[in-house]
Amino acid sequence: MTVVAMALSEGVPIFELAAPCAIFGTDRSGSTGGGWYGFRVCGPQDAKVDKWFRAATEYGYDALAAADTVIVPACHDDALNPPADLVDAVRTAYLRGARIASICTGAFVLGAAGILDNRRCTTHWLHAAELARRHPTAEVDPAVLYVDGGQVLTSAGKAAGNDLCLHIVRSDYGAAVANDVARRLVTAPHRDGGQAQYIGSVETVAATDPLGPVLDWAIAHLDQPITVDQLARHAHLGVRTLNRHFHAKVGASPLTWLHQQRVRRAQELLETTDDTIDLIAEKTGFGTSAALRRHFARALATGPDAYRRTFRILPHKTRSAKISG
DNA sequence: CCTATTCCCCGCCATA
DNA sequence: CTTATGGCGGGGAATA
Repeated sequence: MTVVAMALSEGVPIFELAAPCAIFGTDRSGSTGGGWYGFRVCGPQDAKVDKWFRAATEYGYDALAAADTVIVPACHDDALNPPADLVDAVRTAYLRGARIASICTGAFVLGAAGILDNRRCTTHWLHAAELARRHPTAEVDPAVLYVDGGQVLTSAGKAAGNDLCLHIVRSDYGAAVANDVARRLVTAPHRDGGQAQYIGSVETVAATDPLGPVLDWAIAHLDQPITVDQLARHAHLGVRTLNRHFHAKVGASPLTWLHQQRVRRAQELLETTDDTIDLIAEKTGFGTSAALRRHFARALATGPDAYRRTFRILPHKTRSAKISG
């Protein structure tokens, strides 16, 4: 079992603690067919969390140093100088070969541990300049959600930690499991559009996605019938290889993914227009209302009509009508 | 709901 | 040798 350890420190902001706890700390071995992380919160006894709580941690920084993966959330805001014992523990873990991931200003801990030198990385945009000033050889990119540098991963402010944690799950257990986790958390599996808004390690960048443009193309032509052969041609790949890329990156087969996109668009149209079901079937590329109803019901366990009744966003003029319930 | 036909998918294996 | 590719075929899903 691989151990994921999250660092607490005095005054750590509470927001960033949530994603690692929810993602690594909830057992998903049911989805993976066996394995999951052992999650440990490591820090000083009775550390203050934000301004309102105190944490009784079970593990100290020695456990952090011994972990396979170390998550370092932000340190207390004014003190961009993290505690020395935390820095030491992170450095020890790094030298042992552990994977190190920071959220927000947690990057300053990695910096102090000397592991951002000559490395592409990111942090909260407000503090990017300061990080770059302290570590002149670090290449700080304030414009991305996260940077995957292999052994060392850094993410931007707050919510980007969520993306980073899901990214880690994706690399460890595959896209399907990561999607499943995201779905249970009711977050988007990856941020809008399916294109990667992160910087991968050098090897990853070179080898990554022949797929991105194809996804964009498909979404732009959703209203037309799309075959798997067409997708393959647009990707300059064989059908068999396209299948594999879909499973690796999206976690589903091409047709399944297409259906998901079409259902999603149908939801939008049901919410925001008064189009008939037949028209929506056309606009979403299902072609017939029968096909739309079938896939809609399978995905959402409701029919389009019922969905519209509860989620239609009424234009202002008819807002005064009775509210059904 | 049932049937016929087409399309998709994934393990297997040869190939680069 | 390792890794990515893609053709093939049977069984399953989608569509008409």
